[in-house]
Amino acid sequence: MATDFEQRYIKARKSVVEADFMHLNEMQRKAVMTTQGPLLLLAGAGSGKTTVLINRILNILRYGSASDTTQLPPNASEEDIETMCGNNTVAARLAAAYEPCPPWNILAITFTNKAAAELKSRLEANLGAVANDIWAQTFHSACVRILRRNAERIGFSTSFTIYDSQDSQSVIKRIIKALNIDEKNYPPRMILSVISKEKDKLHLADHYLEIAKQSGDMRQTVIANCYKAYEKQLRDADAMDFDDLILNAVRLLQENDDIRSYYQKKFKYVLVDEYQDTNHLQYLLVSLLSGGYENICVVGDDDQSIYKFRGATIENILSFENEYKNARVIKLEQNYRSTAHILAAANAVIKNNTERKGKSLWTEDEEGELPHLHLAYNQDEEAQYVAEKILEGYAEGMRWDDHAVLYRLNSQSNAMEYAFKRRGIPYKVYGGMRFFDRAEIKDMLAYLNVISNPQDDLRLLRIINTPTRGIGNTSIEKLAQIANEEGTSIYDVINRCEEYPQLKTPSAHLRLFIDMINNLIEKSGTMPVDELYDEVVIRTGYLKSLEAKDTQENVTKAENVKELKSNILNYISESTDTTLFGFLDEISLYTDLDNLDKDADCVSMMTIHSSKGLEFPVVFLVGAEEGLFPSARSLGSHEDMEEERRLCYVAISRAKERLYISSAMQRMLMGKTTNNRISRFAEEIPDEHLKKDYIPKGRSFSDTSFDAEPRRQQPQSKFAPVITSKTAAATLPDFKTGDSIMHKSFGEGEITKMTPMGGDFLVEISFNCVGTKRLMLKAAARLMEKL
DNA sequence: CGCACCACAATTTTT
DNA sequence: TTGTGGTGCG
Repeated sequence: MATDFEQRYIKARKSVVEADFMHLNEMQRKAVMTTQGPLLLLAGAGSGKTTVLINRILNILRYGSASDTTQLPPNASEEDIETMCGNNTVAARLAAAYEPCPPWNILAITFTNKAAAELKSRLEANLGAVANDIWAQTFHSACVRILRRNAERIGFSTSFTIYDSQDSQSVIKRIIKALNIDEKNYPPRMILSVISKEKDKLHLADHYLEIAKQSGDMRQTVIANCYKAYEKQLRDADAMDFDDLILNAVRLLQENDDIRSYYQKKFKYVLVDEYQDTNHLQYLLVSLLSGGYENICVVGDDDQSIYKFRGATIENILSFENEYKNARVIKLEQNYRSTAHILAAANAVIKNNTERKGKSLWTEDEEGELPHLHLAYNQDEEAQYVAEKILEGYAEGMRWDDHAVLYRLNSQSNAMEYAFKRRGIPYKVYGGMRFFDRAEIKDMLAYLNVISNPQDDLRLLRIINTPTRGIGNTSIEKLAQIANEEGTSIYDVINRCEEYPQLKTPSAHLRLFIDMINNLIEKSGTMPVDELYDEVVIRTGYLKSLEAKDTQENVTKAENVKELKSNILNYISESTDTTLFGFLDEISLYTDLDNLDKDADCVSMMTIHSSKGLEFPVVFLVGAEEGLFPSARSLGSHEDMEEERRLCYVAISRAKERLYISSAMQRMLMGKTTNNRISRFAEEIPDEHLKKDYIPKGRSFSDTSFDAEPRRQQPQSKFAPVITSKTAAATLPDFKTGDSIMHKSFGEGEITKMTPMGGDFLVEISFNCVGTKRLMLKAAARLMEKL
């Protein structure tokens, strides 16, 4: 039973902390001040989740457990209470702090580099250099950091190599060939996915092989043998794939009491972002790392769990309260992103799911515009509709990058791109080939990897004959065979190639190659990474071979090779660890999704999946059709359907001001034309929150099955017909450079420049009041007249 | 060894 | 419809 003094002390202390977080709403503040023990934070879309995470960390750093404990300092006095209630805020804060936490005892885990970088930079903005001591990292980079110290305990060197998914795939393909397995029945992708699932269950290859044998299932046994070979090859190469990073970190912690207790003592506070995306292994990792103090805060939104297919289990979030009996739960439901109508639409859709914690977003924001539903005849008309709306928005003064087009399948971008190109709308498609996936970049990184770890057969094989240096397939097969028989690496065999009579023919070429590699290895000991890279580019003859043929493709490749240099320089300037190891670590966990945002003013096009976490003033959700979204594969399964619905919820909740949903009655997919009904998700939005934009004559929304019409017959649309280059020229409004004009929104101005662009003109108008604006002529003309 | 041609498959994706 | 990967020829 707390004494009166204790109660007053605790209350006074709490209000000191509280005063620091008055800029937050009540629930956010509650989350920030709940620092002790397990906490499940259900944070809806746009509810200020990252802000809460940051402020929670600030609270922990400044005040320790002050806002959430009944413990008093041993020397607590009446004077302290006076100080805390007094006007001297500095003194009050000092008195309130109770075991403030050093930054290096805090671990904040995210999924993506981007999220980690955002966390870091916002913490740095608040704290300065101190922020660098907080472990704000991705799951994978945190594991690498732990493994780099301790990998020897589980049979790897501390300088192990990291394989990306492409590397894993190459390894599996080689194994399929070596084991003489039929690739048709056992696609590499499938095998890798089984291996990944087994790793998620903490099953190593031997364990799985046993399970497979006992089940008597031939297929499983075949896959298990692949797993076994895969595991061996990676171990021989001193390599870990992405799953291994987590798996091995978990095993390391489970099997070594000293290491586990070191980290459990170290991490007094653990925070996990996007908890709904975690898999079983990640759950284990988090519970191991936080196992000391159990001050674990997980943040997530069960309604935004959309990665089941890659192992995420919503179970982690749903059963958090069972795992931690004393867990507290706080919901953040106030939304600061979208207008009321858009939120209502999102809520209306998601409430049809049964497997959820139950949350309902609300806003103090105004109603805003009604979301629109447009029914198009086919994907081209749909694209045209989207383009029109974007041009309207642009003419109103919005930027291109205020707009985003979201779709279920990457292949849907084609029709959009075509329409955008034709109208000169600048756009960027996300999710295509990435910089670090390009062959030339992979080649250069393979060289660096071999220099850093010559035992890495996979990377060595990648570059042994790239550029061609007279080491053909036959020689490579022989090398691999010898290495396999002797249980050594290919690098070792080449080093002693003169000893083998069967390598007599290529031995001169092999010697030249291995001397070059050895020379580079030697240099890597003393040379800074950037200079070493220059050496690699020259000495390997890679750049020379690109310059030998003057094609556009090769010019681009050469540019990319040079671009990688600027990445290295950038790394050196930002990092303390400027060794080759350090750089390779960073790069192997890096995707260039991170620098998307700072790109030029462009409309964004991406899948709904990749839009998670982003927001745009105007969102187009295209392809809202049964069979496409929800996808045909989800139709049979309740569980999958709910995941699709969550996906829809994610899409809708990206929109801040305007939401356009569209549906094509006829769509070409994979070369076949299909007729689809409007997506059930669109139907789930009640009429008071959805403006049905366009209903073709004689057809209702509920009956959209209709006889396919030839697409040349244009529907009686209120929108412009498909614009071919000819009609475009004919219908161009009559404006020219030098014209004085009056614009509805921007007032008077003069046209200073006109640039033809995809059947339209980009006009530059110098307005008297609002400065110079660049508009697309056709869209702007409606709001303009000549003076 | 490099290129051309044909067969074939084809959610969603971070690290 | 599109992209990729494997095969066969010059």
